[in-house]
Amino acid sequence: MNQNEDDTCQIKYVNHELVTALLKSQHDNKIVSGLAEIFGVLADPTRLKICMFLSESELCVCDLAGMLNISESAVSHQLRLLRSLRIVKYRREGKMAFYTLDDNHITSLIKQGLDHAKEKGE
Amino acid sequence: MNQNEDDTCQIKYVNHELVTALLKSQHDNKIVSGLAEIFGVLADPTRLKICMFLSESELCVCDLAGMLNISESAVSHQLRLLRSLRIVKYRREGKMAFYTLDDNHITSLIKQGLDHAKEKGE
DNA sequence: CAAACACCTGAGCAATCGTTCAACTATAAT
DNA sequence: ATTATAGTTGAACGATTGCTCAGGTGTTTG
Repeated sequence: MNQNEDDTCQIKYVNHELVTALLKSQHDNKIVSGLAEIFGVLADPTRLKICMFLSESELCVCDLAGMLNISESAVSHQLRLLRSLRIVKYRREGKMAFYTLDDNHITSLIKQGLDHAKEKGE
Repeated sequence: MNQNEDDTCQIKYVNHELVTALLKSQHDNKIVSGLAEIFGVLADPTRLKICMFLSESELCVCDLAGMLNISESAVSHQLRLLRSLRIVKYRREGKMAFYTLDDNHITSLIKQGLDHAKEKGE
């Protein structure tokens, strides 16, 4: 017979005390979502490279497009996303827009991630 | 007249020296891809929560499914992915499989990310 | 053995993502 | 004013993602 909603696992929790403790000490869902969003920004190679380049120097859309070998449109789309998340900011100079990182956290996250990526062959 | 392949930006690079220097000091593409992959793992709330829970304690599939309120199948699929990237490992005990983190790097990445996510209202 | 159980897996589907294309804005130069 | 240029934007597309569903392992219990 089935006491639970599912027909898969019969036991409510294998270690009830542990599980409830973990659930209680769990972070707020908004924080977890925000964290996932930050990681999501860095999960795309194009955006990651943009952030890595911008962490080194201020750059215009044109140069980023050339460096990444994709269209300016694609770069602009990604920059808009990064802008909306306050990860980059920009400065207008005539026709051109020069972008920089607006969030130093990103740089340190990338640095820490790099250490791990390097030591893993994968 | 156009010297480049594209018809978008006419100048090859606004700051040629800077750009070539950045391109030269750029990390190997494999490393960047690997890094993006790591961030991608943590970009999904379900996987992120799994990693956060497993960084606290060893847990079986059944409990994870209950804690996350999704099917065991969904958990199993995600665990397979995490297994293939050597982020989690598991221990069989009878019918049950107990999972733990296989990569401490993940824990420190999450910790660092959390500090940033918390201080940002977003 | 057969039934129950914890977990795994492949197929399929809706939703999301990253890019290109074409059209648009805004600034600069002739 | 006309033209060119740097950048932005919306639509559309192909690809990927995360889930459910149904069926399949392998282990344990009766």
